[in-house]
Amino acid sequence: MNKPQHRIQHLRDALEDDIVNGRIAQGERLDEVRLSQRFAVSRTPIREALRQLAATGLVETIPRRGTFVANLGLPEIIEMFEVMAELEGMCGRLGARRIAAEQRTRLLEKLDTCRAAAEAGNSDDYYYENEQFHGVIYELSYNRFLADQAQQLRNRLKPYRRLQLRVPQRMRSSFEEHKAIVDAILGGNEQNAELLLKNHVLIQGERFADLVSMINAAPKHETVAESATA
Amino acid sequence: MNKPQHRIQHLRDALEDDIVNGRIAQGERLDEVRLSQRFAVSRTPIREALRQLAATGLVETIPRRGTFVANLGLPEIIEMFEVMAELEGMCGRLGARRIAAEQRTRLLEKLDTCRAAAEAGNSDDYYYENEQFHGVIYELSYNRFLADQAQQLRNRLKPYRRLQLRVPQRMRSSFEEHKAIVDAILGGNEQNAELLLKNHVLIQGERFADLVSMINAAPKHETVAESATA
DNA sequence: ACGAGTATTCTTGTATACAATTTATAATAA
DNA sequence: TTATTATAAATTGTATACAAGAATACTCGT
Repeated sequence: MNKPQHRIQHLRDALEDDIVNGRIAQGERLDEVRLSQRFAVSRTPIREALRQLAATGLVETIPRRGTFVANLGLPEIIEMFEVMAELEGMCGRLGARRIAAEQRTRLLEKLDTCRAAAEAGNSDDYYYENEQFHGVIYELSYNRFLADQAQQLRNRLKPYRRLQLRVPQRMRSSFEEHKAIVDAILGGNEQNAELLLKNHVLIQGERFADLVSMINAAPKHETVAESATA
Repeated sequence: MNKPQHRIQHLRDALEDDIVNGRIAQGERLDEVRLSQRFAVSRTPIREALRQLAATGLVETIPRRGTFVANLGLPEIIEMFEVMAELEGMCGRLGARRIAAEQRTRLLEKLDTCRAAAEAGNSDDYYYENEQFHGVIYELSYNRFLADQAQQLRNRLKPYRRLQLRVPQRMRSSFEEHKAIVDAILGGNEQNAELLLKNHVLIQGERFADLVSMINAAPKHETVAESATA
């Protein structure tokens, strides 16, 4: 019944989902025995999953004390947006140079689905389509390693990006930016594609800073593990 | 006697060192029981260390078959250098803008030690000082996340960078590039700093051919696990 | 009543035992 | 001899047992 060895992957995904969607609060400790009971497995695979999450930075393991959901401060988040902007900009630049014919139509299709979601005004739908759109951008770089890195970081920033689309105007302006980005890429304008994408992401970082108050309002556990990066 | 909990870290470092320095060939399988005997620990901490290495991409774990030293093909290596160049360029750009007074002297000091090693013609020394130099560059970004990412990727590329410096001329030209980079950063010239660093890292021109020949010359194990990125 | 020091409990880290699957080996048939 | 299948060996994944350290509760003293 159980897939060959996807169990750990499954555990990892489940926990990641819990964290990203806020079901497990920031700073909260992930108890190994409780998790092992919840998933009906022993501690061993739980530990493996936790280590994998720690490797991505989503949780933090303190020796002999446990693993905690990463509790990022505003500076760290800004830093990550800064890097995210660079990576996406790079994808756009490479995409503008390298995009192949069949990908052009795909990009336009994705833009259309974004438009539909934006016009419908459904923030959840737009969020999903937005993810897809950016995923396509990553692929356009034709650099799988870059695409993976970008996707990983994007995932890591999910919780903070999600807050933003709740701001009414953001969805509309986000889509407008998408249009300009697609134009630049299809037009082969590397510099514009890079710049537009950078700003597209950086804006999110800046907006996020404005929304810090919401983070403070969001459920926050006792700040046990305060950002201690190696 | 054993440090609090640095054992896994120690294992990780030891294995990483073995891999990076080629004592364990590419594609070779890392046998858990043999390693546990070698380090006189049980399989459990060995497995943890291997998982951590897998997270960095230095090794690859195939379910139910074992973990193998990552066997990167030329395309993957090129891709990674492309990203490395972007990150380093970003560090340089930010550094040129943000560098503080006390860091200026530190940067110059590092440049001097590089000069010494280059003039002595000692490739191993230069390799070490070169690492230090780039580490300082990363710090100049004043973006810890970026610095960490850059360092991690740099580490990942170590084996291939090491090959490059074996090319006699490379050490000399590398140092010349360092000089220009430092000038740009200290002069606050963001664009130059970025561009120079990018080119410094990027594999292009003759260095591409050099890398190819070096890779072909390197010892390579039975190609069991051929680059399968998730 | 409050604090320091100690004992208890709980949790993580490691070792070992077992199960499941893959790889290697051997034997048989074409 | 070679291919195929069955059997055996070896290796990974998981569970459990045990050890060491940390957190908590408790006792005793002031």
